[in-house]
Amino acid sequence: MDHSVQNGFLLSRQTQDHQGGIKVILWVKTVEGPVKLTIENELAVFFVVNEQAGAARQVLSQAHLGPSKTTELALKTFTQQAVTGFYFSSLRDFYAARERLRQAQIKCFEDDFRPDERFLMERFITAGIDFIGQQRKATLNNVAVQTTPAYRHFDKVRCKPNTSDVKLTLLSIDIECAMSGALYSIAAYSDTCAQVFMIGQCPSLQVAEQGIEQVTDHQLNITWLDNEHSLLKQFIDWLVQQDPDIIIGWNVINFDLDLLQKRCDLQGILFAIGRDGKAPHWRKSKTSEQQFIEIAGRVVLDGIDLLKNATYSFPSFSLDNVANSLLGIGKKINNVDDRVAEITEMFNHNKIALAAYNLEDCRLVWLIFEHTSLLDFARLRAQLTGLAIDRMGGSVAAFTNLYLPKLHRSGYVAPNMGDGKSDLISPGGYVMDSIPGLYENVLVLDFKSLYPSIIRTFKIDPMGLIEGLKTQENSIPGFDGASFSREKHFLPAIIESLWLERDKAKRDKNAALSQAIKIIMNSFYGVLGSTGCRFYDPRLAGSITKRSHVILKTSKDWIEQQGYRVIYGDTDSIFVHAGEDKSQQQCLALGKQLKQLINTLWQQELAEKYQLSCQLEIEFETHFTRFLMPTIRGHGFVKGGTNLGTKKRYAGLVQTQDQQEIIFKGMETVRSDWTELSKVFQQEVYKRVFNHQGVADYIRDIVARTYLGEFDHMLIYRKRLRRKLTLYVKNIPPHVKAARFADNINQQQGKPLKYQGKGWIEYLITLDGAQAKEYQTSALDYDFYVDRQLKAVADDILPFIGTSFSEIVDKQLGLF
DNA sequence: TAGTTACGCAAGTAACC
DNA sequence: GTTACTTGCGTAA
Repeated sequence: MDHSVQNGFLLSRQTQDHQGGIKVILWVKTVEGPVKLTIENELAVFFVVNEQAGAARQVLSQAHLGPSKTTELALKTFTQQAVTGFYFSSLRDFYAARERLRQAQIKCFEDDFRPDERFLMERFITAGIDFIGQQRKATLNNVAVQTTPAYRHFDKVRCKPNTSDVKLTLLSIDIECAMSGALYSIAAYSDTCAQVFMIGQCPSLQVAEQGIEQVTDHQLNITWLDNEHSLLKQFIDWLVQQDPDIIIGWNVINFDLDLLQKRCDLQGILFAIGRDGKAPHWRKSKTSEQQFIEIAGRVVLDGIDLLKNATYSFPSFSLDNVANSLLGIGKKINNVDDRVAEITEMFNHNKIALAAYNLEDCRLVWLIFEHTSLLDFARLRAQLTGLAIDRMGGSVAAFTNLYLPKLHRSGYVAPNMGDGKSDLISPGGYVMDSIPGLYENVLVLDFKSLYPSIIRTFKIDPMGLIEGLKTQENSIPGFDGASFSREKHFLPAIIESLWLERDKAKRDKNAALSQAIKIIMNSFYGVLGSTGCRFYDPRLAGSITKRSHVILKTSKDWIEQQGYRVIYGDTDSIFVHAGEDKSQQQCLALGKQLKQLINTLWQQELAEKYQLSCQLEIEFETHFTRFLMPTIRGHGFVKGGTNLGTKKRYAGLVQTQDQQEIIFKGMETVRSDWTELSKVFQQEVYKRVFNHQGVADYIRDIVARTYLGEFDHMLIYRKRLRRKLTLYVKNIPPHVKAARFADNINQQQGKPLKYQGKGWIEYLITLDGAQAKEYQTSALDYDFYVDRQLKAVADDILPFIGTSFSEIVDKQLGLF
């Protein structure tokens, strides 16, 4: 028996039915290597209100699904009904019983937690874990390889939460294959290896060395195999030897691993990459093509999913584009369109080049992970929320993990989905009508994490709402009849601890941690307003957003009472016009002064009105030395008229020492569906206007050169096809026309169809309408581009300096 | 293997002249 | 040819 406490990081969790009962299996990485932990004789449980418990027992006994025990508990529902726990010693019975009771219209509470989830959650175990247990005799993989790395296996395990900074080992993989799916090569890259498995013969030494030279910073090893069968076997053996904790890649689950599994099936090979020597377990999403993979003792992290999860956004998530944006490195292949053809060409004629290309993709993924601290982000997110490290999304699950065990300790079981039903709809953020204009000195003040700060200040909380309505005398008023307990709540404290950790992370310059915390804090409001959450109640979401409306409007009034004009505000921000003839110093001083004023007034207001300690905090964020609030397009600026300003679209100039930067929000420059020409043009025109320079010559020059065809490469539209091509029926927008046109040609030419599923299309506007970039036959419609891409952009700002696009360009035409 | 609402704009479509 | 309304997309927060 080994009774010393060991520490590790949770890689995966699982529940299995077994003869003796339910087993919870945890794979953990420790400093001494991978460990499998088995917890035996767990029970699956749900709850039924006592009034229905007898009926439930009867229904189940008739169906021979008798629970192994039922116990009346000191827990009650949100409707104050006491409940009985129904415990089952097999998952099968648990699910069957749940279904049977559903048919009998007996309501079960918390019947959607697996024992592994409940086991961890109730112990507050998220990712770092301390455990003791009884070690089984040394176990080897079932795979018939002598040197296969061992893992330790513990029974009779007990565990508790702790943090863990044990190192997790990564391996980046990528495959190359023919159109048919037949494999050409598999590459893998890490901090210690650069390996390619290639089907074929090793070319002459000189050629090989030449190729390798340009490949990588570490020693590339190419292993040559005769055929796909030996390629797969070699790769599997090698991977098991490497024994990585985490496999990373680009679309690696739904492409690389999926194809490897299929090729293994085809070749009659067991895809034995698990630490237990077994093949992965695959699950399919009910709603999409998405697949999920479970590999015993290992985790797969996809770079695309993880970046999206960390709120990175790119116009395209192709590896090429992301590597370029983040690292400034492109891929080695030239023609992205004929990727498959070029890969096949390399496979047939230059395998060294293919190996280099294959490995480079692995390396780019590796570098992206490094550059963005993606692994740190994933680890921290797991540690903070209890979500599995490879689980993407899951805001509702994260909230539930944090909230439910606390709720139980206060004597409540959680409501079911749909219980918070109400006809109320809760609004979102408040967006002010803007006052259009070309300004000097606009100050932006914004509330730091407004929604979380409202939750903290006004004690917005699911249980707090129940308790607050029970005894309303001293509770805090919300909206729509909501009332919140002053003492009984969890969410404010959960947010406070995250908030403090975030402040610390910022001080430590730990961007990954700070980002992980911010995402979690901000998701709480969304979760409470989502019908997909068991704690959903529109009074909760509404008490946050409607409070935010009051806060924003009141703050605006206070600023205006100081004699300053508020020209705009959105959700948590206020744009103040400081005045045209102000120095930088005067503006900074005013920003600071207003910030202090607002913060003080809110502290006073909340103390007096509600006896609450104010957690709201406004910050002075930006001083725009020049600022444009445009009018709504088509409602052009008229001097002296009642002009409607836009919302969510503006631009401003920030001057820092001797540098200046123009910030665009919502405008063409930051929209992926506008042409490159319109963006370059917008930025230059705005720069000139903001710097009081002339624009007429520049505009005429650009227009003239557009007609001359100098900018043809900058006239490409890029847009997402958000649905399947056949599902556009109500109207046919240009990008759909271009896609259909292109696929018609593909069909005629016997080429594979490119646009039937969801995806991206690049197209141009020609004299014959929209045409896909690769099948553009007609001449470009320059009139269209000048009118829709240049004129539209210019006329957002030119009226404010007393001119217009037509006025400038028509003069030029007049010359001819 | 379920975070939210608010908003602007281009272009299509239908109904009108 | 014009207008009113809808659809689709991408964005702000």
